[in-house]
Amino acid sequence: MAVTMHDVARRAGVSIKTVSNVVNAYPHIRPETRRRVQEAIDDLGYRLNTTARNLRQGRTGMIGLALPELSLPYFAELADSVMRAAEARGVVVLIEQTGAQRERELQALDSAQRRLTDGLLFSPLALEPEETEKLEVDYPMVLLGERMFGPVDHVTMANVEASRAATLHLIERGCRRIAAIGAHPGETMGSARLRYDGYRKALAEAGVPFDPRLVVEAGLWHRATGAEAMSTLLDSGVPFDGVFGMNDALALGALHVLHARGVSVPHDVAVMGFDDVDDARYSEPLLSTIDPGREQIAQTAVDLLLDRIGGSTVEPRRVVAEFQVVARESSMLGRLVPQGG
Amino acid sequence: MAVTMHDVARRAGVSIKTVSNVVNAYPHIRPETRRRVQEAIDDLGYRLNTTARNLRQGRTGMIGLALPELSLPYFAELADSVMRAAEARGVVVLIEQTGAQRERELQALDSAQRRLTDGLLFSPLALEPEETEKLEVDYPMVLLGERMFGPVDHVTMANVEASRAATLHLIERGCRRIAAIGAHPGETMGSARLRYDGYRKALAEAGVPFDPRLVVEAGLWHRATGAEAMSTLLDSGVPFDGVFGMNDALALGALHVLHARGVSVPHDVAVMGFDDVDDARYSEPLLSTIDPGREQIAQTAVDLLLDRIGGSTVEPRRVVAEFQVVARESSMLGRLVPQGG
DNA sequence: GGTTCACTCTACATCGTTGTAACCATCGGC
DNA sequence: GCCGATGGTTACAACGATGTAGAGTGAACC
Repeated sequence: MAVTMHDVARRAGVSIKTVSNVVNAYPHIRPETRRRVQEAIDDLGYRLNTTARNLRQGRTGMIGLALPELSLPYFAELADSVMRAAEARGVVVLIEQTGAQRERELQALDSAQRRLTDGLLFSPLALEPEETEKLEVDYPMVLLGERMFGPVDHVTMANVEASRAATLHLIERGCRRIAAIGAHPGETMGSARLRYDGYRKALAEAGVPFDPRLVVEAGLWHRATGAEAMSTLLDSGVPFDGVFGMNDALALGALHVLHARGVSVPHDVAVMGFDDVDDARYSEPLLSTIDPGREQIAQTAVDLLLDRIGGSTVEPRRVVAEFQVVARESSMLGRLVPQGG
Repeated sequence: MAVTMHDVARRAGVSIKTVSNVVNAYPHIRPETRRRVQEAIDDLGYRLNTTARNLRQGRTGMIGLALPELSLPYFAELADSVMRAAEARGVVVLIEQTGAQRERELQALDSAQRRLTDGLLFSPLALEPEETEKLEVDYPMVLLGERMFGPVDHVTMANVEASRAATLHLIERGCRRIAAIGAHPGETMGSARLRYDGYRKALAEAGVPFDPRLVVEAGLWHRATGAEAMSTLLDSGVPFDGVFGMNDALALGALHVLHARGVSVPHDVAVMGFDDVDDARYSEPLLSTIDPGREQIAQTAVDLLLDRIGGSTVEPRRVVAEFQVVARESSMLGRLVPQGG
């Protein structure tokens, strides 16, 4: 059926190991031999059988990437970055979706695919902090995008600092009543909590009073829920002059409703997002946001994981990516306007 | 290191093959034996080594999915659908990005990863029709989303019919000067050509005169190029009252510019997209579009591929998914308005 | 001229599974 | 009481590569 090293070896009149040596660029081979082997390889159209090599070497050359959903732009772009980083380092990425469901996140930690990969990049959304001991797995793993405890490598964005910066940016633009969209009440460790903390921190530092009525819940961080949250807020009649969407999708959804309801952005209300997804460059108006350092996160995570796969047993590392405030149109003004009753 | 069948066999006091039989649910095993083996498996925490099985069986249980870019929403959503379909059928998907570059599309056909998968779902964008013979590969393959020739299974959307329907929809809404955004002049087989053909067909059928000045080129089908194309069109001063974006990203980019330039949609200009990506549900106004049957495409493609992997050698099949016109806000009116000079 | 050494290559075992053939029991049928 | 069938299990050889040890060669060295 398929051409094996045996076939190549016979054709070139050498041993199978010599073929292996040629394929693996072993240096001590006579040029003449190398040429003959190479010729046989080309003639027969030989391709190395990766599965056999993997079995022999005890590695697969693949790493897993478990994330909530590819149809969420942030994760699609993260996957893109991770795949590029992995490719540059000679490994392949196997993507798994967890749907942001606790059950499926746990499954991902223990699925059959773990035996197919050398390690896992894991971006949990639904796991609770008290479950961190479940993260103590016996294979190389690096956590992405969250701050959770447990003796595991983490690469995370500066959630608190960055959302603090986002909020301060709105305050500098003159906002005094800033709504926060996307809260998860009761959460103690996830992005929602951390970004909320950053928001509170900024208000406190700037001496801007906190009004709990300006904090709007949104379970899933989609455009639809952002739109819904903004409708709720407008309907409540609570006045506001700034909006901090805990991610871009929420902010874009909110932008949509503000526009539909005739509220001018940024004239009446300034809006900030978080993530800097591609879409933020094409909204009306262009969305100001936080660039959390996605590329850096992807590259660092792959590096840390490969380091573990290579056998490193140093203490768990925590890397926080550098972020940037990206000021676009949606935050370039901002003035208090009472809304409704 | 890792627990193998040997360890389990020793512990249970049986042969290694019996362990294999238990693991593979071979029916003829004494209940008592099965119990002992199962116990040993549980005690030792044994997990089957997929690589070894793959080598032995000559299959990998993985299929490749080569697509342009995950950060293009249509493809992220397609990948999502394909992964779900694959999971339901017990196989794993290995995603590869080609960046829509001819060179990398050719590479994908012949990369090392081909040896890691049992077959390939291939969504080419850049390949030229005269290169179809390159698609005659010696492994199972199913083409996605395009109409290209060659003796290969295809699952495609009804590009011509659907864009004809999209254009007719605009005509029914009263549009008589419909711009088409996203053309690729000179292309003979790709989506751009087919959707353009559908557009022309609809005009001809409805007796609406064709004006070449209304056809705007756009190489990449991103929001940015859609926005650019719309700017060009507006600057040209050629009047129009409808826009057919050859995909949603182009249409959304166009929508953005129309809004920024003060053209009311759908009052002055009606807009249609193509793809029905998630974003079309959150634009301002909501984007009318074509649902090309993504789920059906994904499921059918996986089925056809698994059929080939299973050894089927029937004639190449062509499956065309069913599409639907999704009429939302952006096309609910439409009236001729001269633009500029 | 013998020893050493570097270079080039080969034979063989091995990675962890599964397919094949064959073995020993047991069983029913005649 | 012998026969064939079936059930339950095992030994062994694959799958296609790579690591190890070691066998030849020839040149360099004393």
